[in-house]
Amino acid sequence: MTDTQATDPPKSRYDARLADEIETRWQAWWEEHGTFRQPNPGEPGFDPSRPKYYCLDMFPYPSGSGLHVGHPEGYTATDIICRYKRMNGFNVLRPMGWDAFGLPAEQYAIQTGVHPEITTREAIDNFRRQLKRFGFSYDWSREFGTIDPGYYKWTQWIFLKLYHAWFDPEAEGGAGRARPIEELVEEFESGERRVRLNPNAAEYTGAGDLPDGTDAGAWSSLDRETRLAILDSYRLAYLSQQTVNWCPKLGTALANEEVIDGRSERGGFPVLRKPLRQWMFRITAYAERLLEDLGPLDWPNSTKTQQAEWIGRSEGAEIDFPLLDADGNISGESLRVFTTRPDTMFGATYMVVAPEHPLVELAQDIAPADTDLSVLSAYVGEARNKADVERQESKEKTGVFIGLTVKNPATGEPIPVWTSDYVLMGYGTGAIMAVPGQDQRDWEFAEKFGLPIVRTVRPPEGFDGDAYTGDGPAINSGFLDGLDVERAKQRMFEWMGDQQIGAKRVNYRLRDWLFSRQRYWGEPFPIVFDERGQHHAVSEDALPVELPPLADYQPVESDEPTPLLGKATGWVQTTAGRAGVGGLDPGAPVRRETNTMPGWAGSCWYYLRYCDPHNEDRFASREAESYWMDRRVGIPDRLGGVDLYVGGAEHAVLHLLYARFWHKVLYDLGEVTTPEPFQKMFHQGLITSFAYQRADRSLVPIDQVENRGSDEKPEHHEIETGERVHQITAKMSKSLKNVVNPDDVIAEYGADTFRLYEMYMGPLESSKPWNTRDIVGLHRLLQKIWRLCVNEDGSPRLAGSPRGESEKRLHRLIAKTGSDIERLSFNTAIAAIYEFVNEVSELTEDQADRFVRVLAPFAPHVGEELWSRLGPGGTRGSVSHASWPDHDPSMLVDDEVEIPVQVMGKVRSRITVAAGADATVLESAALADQKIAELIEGKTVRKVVVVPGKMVNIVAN
RNA sequence: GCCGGAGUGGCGGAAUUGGCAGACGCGGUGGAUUCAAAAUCCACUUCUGGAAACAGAGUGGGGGUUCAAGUCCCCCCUCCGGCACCA
Repeated sequence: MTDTQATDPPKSRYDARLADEIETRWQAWWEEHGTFRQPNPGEPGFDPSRPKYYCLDMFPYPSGSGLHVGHPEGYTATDIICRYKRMNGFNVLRPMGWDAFGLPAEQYAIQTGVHPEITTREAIDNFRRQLKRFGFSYDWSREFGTIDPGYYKWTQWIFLKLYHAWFDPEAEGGAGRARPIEELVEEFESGERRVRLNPNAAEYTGAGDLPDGTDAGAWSSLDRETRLAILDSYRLAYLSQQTVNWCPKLGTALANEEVIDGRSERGGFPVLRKPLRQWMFRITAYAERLLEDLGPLDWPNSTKTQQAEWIGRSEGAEIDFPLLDADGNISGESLRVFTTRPDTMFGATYMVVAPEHPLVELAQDIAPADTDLSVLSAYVGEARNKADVERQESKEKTGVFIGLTVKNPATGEPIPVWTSDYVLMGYGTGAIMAVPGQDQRDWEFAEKFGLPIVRTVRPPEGFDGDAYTGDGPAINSGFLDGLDVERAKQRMFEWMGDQQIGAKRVNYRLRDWLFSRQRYWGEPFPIVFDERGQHHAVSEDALPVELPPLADYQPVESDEPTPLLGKATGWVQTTAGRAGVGGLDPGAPVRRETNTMPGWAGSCWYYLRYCDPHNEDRFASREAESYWMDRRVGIPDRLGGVDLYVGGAEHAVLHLLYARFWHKVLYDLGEVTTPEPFQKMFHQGLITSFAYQRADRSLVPIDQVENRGSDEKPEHHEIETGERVHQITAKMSKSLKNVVNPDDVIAEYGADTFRLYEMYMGPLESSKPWNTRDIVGLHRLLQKIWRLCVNEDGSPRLAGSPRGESEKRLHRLIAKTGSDIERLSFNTAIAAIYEFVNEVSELTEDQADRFVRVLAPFAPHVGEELWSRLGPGGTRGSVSHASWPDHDPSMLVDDEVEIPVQVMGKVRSRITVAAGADATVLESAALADQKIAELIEGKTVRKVVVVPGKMVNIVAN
């Protein structure tokens, strides 16, 4: 250190050290003063006169590696909005919590031998520390984790709500609604409802015929087992033996939504299909409503489309094809198919059933004696054991004739029944009528196996493809000939009705949701089994069923599911009394359900718990829930409660669909006040990073690349080989060594700089590359702001009277940032702050006061510090509770404006006119302009287009 | 294959309703300040030609509508995301 530096007083400069000092000091102040604590209705300090704003972040999964730069992107955006809304007089609910059950913690525990509870709690502490260091204005008093027994008690409670409910499709004028299962029992008892298995339940595969009657005594005459079996077919949460996605590597079954291209979403391990007895949710009952209610939601279209496609509604017909016996006579049995093209029935030249279809089993018994069954059983066995990956690998059609024949009701001709894995058991009836003339898949199959092809729609002139799927007149179709596709369908529906062979039917691609996992780190089911294997619900007052500690959670990698909780024998084996199960003798031995709930369970309803997180009597008090989730009756088409939900697009179908489903059930049962959870959804874009690619597209870690060109014309080379590599943007990943740790950035620049940088990178919704070099620009902005408001000796730097245009510029800044925040356009709002700071030399106390209020949502720590330094003597609390400054619209318009004048669409000159100048004034001013006059001299002015306030265009030649 | 979204300077991006393309930032060049450097400040910075004034070109490519197109229409290319034998 030199002498001069030692004697000079320290200059007040905004740098990393000052940033750190300011930030940690204000964070402590906020915590101490409960600045962001938002009271609930009825609590002291609650102001009922203010409107509410519920802004939700997708809560993070607390991983051991800490916060990723992608997390604070969405959180900063919502923080700006929440701070802005508070300043605009809203009661703002801004909570944070932890999505803490799930596979990664358990996998990590297996590797390290440390209990997942310990590692998860540590990860949570680290996440909390990191999030607080960003200065996010969360109401931390509402924090919880999904692993807290006080939370998952209610997750289990909601499960029981679904277990004790059924879906009445006739309710609400046909829209359908969940109702308590006791009401179904009452209707069975009174004879009001026909006693039979749920006709919409596909899962029942039990043996023997169950009753189907309407007699008043039908229900009471049944034995207990039968009654329970019937009820189970109606429950929204039910146990079912069916073919599920089994992932041997993860040691658990997975939901359809968790399987991508035949591999597990997590880990990318192969998934097999396996018949297992699992807990399912009857989400299919809600298919129509889940689809219908997407409409009014303010969600990205891509997300709505993805959900709609996942639900996959299609309209068509179910048709029965009579099965023929060995002599070619109608046997009495029939094969039911689903088709969207009943108009093509005359072209159905064969049938195909899925390998799992019951008819395949039947065929082995009743097929004509000369049928070679060994080929059939070999094919079926192979298809069943194939992993989905293998099934999808080859699109080459395979199949076997199953030895049976049906009658095509349209042509009256016998046609063969085949089985092939291109027909899926899980969709429609698992059987199709094959119309090769109008369906490319059927065409390929027919070609391969030499089956007849009959076109029933005339293809257009010059058509040289295989199957023709477009519109056109019917041919070879008897009474349909000449009709276009739509009319032919209508005519066919009428005919099928007359013949009583089929009817209209809507089908969905959506399947019921497989909800049980064979892992340890999840919520236990509140279910026990008695000695006969019958399941019983744990009563509500015995909740939560706590996850037992386990010393050994090493999974058994096997082809058979072996739930880990099975190892907790002392917990599993209990009595009805100890488990809290009614309806059984308290001493009766029972066995607890050893499956656990999937990671999605906790995130299905966490937004509701935030409304009232410490409530021990209900998942949230009705008052708190209806206040925060209030749909604001009177606003048309508003269905959801959360005003803004921000999170990644990767949850478009999984979490967002599951949460909507639970919410709708709770709504039907009268537990919540809105039919949808999230009114407005927004996906922040992925933050990528630069990465380097060799000519063969392989990637090179970022630290093995050097720039041998200039900064302006960079030339990246791989250090080791000298090979020229190409800069691309890629996901941050450890292997590319291009991961950025937020802690490092905060240490170097401070949290305010970090926040501004991420918001300035580009539009919130776009994916953007992280570029460390750019961060300094935002740090400089804060330095400029500091210098604008603070002298080098640290005293406030204030002008006595407004300088130049500063007042006008301030009004514009207020208007621009306000509207930009409303439309989530933070990059342009920050650009406006830059412009203001670049243009303004000095502010008065009053102007600085308003400017700091505009700055505070973006850079809250600098905001607070300047607010306290520039304000009248003594502390005046937090800028977070100051009001957003007003602006005067008249200050936004200039007295004079510069208007471009074009000749033939090219700007040739500019004229300065009064702001309100009308078309005549503009036209004459433009024509009088010297440059313009020169350019049009000797030409004929054909037309002058004048847009007042914008431009003048002269058409002359 | 089908359904979304995108393509703008060396880089990130702006242009909100068809009306001045490139705001703002990064990087770069030159200058001021300094013993020197950092920091800061000022000027320039789409490309081509030109000392300059200025001229021409220009929003992935091709065509069109219009007085006027990054924006609207048609065709094509590339990239990203989703779905994928769903009858």
